[in-house]
Amino acid sequence: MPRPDRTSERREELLPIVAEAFARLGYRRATTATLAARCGVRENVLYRLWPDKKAMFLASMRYVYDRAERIWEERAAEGPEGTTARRLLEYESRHLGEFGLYRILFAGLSETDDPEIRGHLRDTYRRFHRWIRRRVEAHDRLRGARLGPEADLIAWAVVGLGTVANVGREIDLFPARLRARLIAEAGRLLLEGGAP
Amino acid sequence: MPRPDRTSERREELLPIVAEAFARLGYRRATTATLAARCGVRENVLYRLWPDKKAMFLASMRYVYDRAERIWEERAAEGPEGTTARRLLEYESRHLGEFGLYRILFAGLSETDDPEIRGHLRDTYRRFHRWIRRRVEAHDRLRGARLGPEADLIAWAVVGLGTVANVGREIDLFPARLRARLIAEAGRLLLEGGAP
DNA sequence: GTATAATGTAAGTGTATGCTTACATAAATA
DNA sequence: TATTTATGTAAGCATACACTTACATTATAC
Repeated sequence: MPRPDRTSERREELLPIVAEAFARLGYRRATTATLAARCGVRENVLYRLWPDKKAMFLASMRYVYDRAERIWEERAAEGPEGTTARRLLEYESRHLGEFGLYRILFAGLSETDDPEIRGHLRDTYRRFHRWIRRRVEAHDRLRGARLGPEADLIAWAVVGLGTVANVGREIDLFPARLRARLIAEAGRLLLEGGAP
Repeated sequence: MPRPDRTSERREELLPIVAEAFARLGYRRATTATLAARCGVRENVLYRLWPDKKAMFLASMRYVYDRAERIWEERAAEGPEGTTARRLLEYESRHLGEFGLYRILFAGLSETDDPEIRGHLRDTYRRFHRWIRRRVEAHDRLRGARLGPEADLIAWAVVGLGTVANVGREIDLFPARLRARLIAEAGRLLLEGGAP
């Protein structure tokens, strides 16, 4: 007799908007009032979908990472496996940070005192790292043995490269052109290792 | 007839404590109440030394960076110039983040909507980069021409390396041992470029 | 000693914000 | 149509926090 429960559909509708707000404003500045306003609803509507603001943020983090990974997977599938790492560097050098992943991660990094946020952040970074490492390993397999540090370390260094590139974009550290070269050239150096 | 003005001395006394609080707690969690409590004074005492909380934060950022650079300079002076870059990587791999530099920078990254904080952040990162670039160039001079990307890009990649290493420390991404190897080995790879 | 300004103490103020409550309305089934 | 529950609206609450005000106390120069 009652109306059907559309809670989960509603969550899926609003999550992209909420995530966008967190990415753009950071955790603190994205107040529940602004989140609701951007969604075109009242605050209590959000509170019917998630228990509290933190849950909204954690859901946003997962959503943004999943979306980014999905895009990378699509790009990866567009060519032969061994060249994936190089093609992705190329792609990122042009579309860096479009999906708000780093912005959300940065926002989370200011809330590391909260064990739950901290934990989710750790999980996300680990997934990120694992994904990159797999590409580096595939690259190595094609190229033969690696001379420099193993794929694990290289993958972390690539994460660092992406991070500094995004920090740079965030605070206008360097022009877009240099940012693209940074990812492409330094990334290639890391990938190719000590080989000539 | 009045008492002598000890304002600037007092600032120098309290700034390290304030900076430590910002580094440890981040911008938002470091409330003016806790800042004052840690300094062993009342809030209005701090407000007599700085116009507002933001000024306290910016002063802290400058203080922490200056201190970190001073330490690096000391370490750099301890050996021949050409080996500085390598020795500093070695040093950082062991003492990473001890001075709270990255923590303050992360805290600032969540406040990038404020143009003043943003500007100071940019300045600090640029000083950081310039300092590293000089070491990379000195290293290159000793070693002969560079085969890979130029020193400018390499220096940014090294900043990224330090960043990811500090993120890792912040949220327990990997054990200290791997962190040290990350800095030492990936750093070395970046420094040596495509050379064998 | 006394005038003067710096320093310390204590309490308060206005506002922002996470979250809740009370109530009206809408839609679906029986 | 009647009943039941989801959905929307509006207002409010409690707290935290940046910042201020009022006043007592101290140390210095004369």
